[in-house]
Amino acid sequence: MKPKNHKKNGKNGPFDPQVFLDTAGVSRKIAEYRRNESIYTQGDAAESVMYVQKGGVKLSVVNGSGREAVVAMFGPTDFFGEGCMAGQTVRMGTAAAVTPTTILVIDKKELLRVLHTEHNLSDHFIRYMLAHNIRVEEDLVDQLFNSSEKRLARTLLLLARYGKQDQPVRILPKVSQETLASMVGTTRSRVNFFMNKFRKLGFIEYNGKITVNKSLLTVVLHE
Amino acid sequence: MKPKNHKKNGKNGPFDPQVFLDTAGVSRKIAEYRRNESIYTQGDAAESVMYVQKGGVKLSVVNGSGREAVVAMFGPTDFFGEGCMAGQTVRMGTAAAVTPTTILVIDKKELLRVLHTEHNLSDHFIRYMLAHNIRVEEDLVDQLFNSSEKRLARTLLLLARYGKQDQPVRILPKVSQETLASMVGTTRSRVNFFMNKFRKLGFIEYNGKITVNKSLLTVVLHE
DNA sequence: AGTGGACTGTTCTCTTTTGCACAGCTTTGG
DNA sequence: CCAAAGCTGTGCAAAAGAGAACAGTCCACT
Repeated sequence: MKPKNHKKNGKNGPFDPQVFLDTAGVSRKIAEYRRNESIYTQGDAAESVMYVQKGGVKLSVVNGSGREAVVAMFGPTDFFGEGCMAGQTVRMGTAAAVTPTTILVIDKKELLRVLHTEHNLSDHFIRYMLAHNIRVEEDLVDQLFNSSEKRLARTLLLLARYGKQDQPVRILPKVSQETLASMVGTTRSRVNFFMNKFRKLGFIEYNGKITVNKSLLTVVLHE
Repeated sequence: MKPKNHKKNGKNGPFDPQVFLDTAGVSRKIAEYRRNESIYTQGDAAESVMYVQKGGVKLSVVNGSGREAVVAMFGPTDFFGEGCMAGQTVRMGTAAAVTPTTILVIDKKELLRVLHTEHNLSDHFIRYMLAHNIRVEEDLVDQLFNSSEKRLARTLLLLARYGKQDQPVRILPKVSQETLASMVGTTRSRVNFFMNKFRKLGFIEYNGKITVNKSLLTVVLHE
C-alpha cells in the first residue's frame, strides 16, 4: 500500500507530512491555538511530536529560580517536541503560540513506526533534524563567543528573516524587550540599552513595530 | 539482498553501523589518528560523515579573533561531521583526536542513499540525531542560564562520566585549564579560580590527573 | 473617561568577568 | 643536563553585566 500523493510528495515538490501521514493511515490530529496560548508545558508527559502548519511557536525553559529562556522559535514546516522520540518522558520546556497557529499532533509511537517503514518520510525527517541541529549548534557557538550586544543583533536579524528576505529593512512581530532578553540570555535593561544604541545609530527603528536595517545591523556582528 | 548480520544488528543486540555498511556495500574507509592529530579542519570541504569506533574526538570552533571554543566531544558509537548531509559544503569546526582514535569515514552521498533504503540504519541514525540534539540543546540552556562557575562544574561532571559510572570519585583524561576554559566559554583565569575553589572545598583533587567527587560537585549545580 | 496592567526609558550600585602580566613548575626535546 | 615551551598560581585594573527601582507611556477593558 504505497502512498499515491506524488504531486505533493514527489521528488521535486515540497514534502507535506500531513498529506503523507493521511495516506499512511497514521493517527494524528489538528489543533488550533490562539496568540499566547500554551501548546504544552514544561513537565507535561511527552507522547507526541508537533508539526507546525501555520503560525509561530516559542519554546522556552524556566530554571529553578523562575528565570525564563527562549530556546527556539518554530514556523511552518518545523517539527518540535521530538525529544520524546529519544526517550524523554516529560517536556523539557514550554511551547506557546506567538501568533494564531495550526499544529499537527502526531503520536510518538506511530511516528516511529512510520519512520521505519516509509522512506520519504524518514528522509524528510532526517533532513529536518540535521538542519535543526545545525541551527542549535550555531546558537551555542554564538553564546560561547559573543557579547550580549552581538547576540541581540543576531537575534534581531534572525527574527527579521521571519518576515521576508534580504531587503535593507524588515518588520517583525511584536516582541517585548523582556522576551528579547530571554532569547538573548541577558536582562531587559541590557536589551533596552542596546536597542536605544542601535536606534541612535540608525540600525533599527521602532515605535510599536520593530524595523531592522539588515545591512547596517549586520555590521555589529563583525565588530 | 538483505543484510544477514542479525547477531549484531538484530532487534536486541547493539547496532553496529560498520557491520551494517559492510553488508550494504557502502564505500567507507577506516582511519587511525594519534593523540592531538587533526581529523579535519574548519573550512575544509565537507564530503563525509565520521563514525567513532574507538577513542575520543574534540570538536572546536575558532572565531575571527582566533578565540577557540570546544563545541562537543565524541566517543565510540558517535557520529560527527554530519552537517554536510544538510548542505554544509565546508566544515564548520575542527575535529581532533584527544586519544588514539579509530574513525569510520563514510561518504556523504552514499550514506544518504543507504539511509533511504535501509530501515535499520535510518532508525539508528534518527535515534542518534535526536539524542545528540537533546545534548546540544542542554548545552545551550546551560549557557543561557548558568554562571561560569556552574558551567565549569557541569563540564567537569560530564567529563567524569567519560571515565566510568557514578561512584563518588572519578578520574578523567588530561585536560588543561585552557581547554576547560574553551569548553565552558570563559577565560583561563576564571577556570583557575574556580578549580582552586573546588579543590579547597574538596569537590575535586588534582596534581596531574583530575579527580572529581561527583556527589559533592553536583551540589554546585543546584546553588 | 478612568483604572490597572504591561512595556519602556533611565539610573545607580554591586558582582562577575575579562584581559594582562608575571613568576614558579613541569615536561619535552635536543 | 639545559633550554624552551607549556601549565599553573596569582594579582589587579578595567569592562561588562546583573538586578532592582521608579517614573512615564500606551492600551485594553469596564
